[in-house]
Amino acid sequence: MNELSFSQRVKAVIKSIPYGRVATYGQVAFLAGNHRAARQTAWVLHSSSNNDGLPWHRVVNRNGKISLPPGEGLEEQRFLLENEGVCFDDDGKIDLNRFMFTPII
DNA sequence: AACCTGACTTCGG
DNA sequence: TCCGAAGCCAGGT
Repeated sequence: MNELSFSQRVKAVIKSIPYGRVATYGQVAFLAGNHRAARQTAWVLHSSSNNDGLPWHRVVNRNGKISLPPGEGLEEQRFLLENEGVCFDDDGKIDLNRFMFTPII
């Protein structure tokens, strides 16, 4: 009972990403229970009609880069992350070793 | 009602 | 080491 759907769990995981930290799609999927459901994570973010308070800007791809195309939110996401103290290098990449969300397992 | 697609990642050869 | 295919869930057409 009260078995949350995968997407619901994914949302919960994203909500658990702390301020100033980022997580990859695969990581979110892993924390949600399926390390191969990265695509689902992307779907949740793109599909969630209302952001539902999800820190969507804290989710990036495994390269530490923003997957959104320019003009579709890339600038906005980058701005939000920089506002939280996340640094980008010349390639627009985030140093995952410093900013990746690493929950205590 | 069925098929296809998507802010991706991982596994196998 | 590099390349191709599979995997996951839900929504849209």
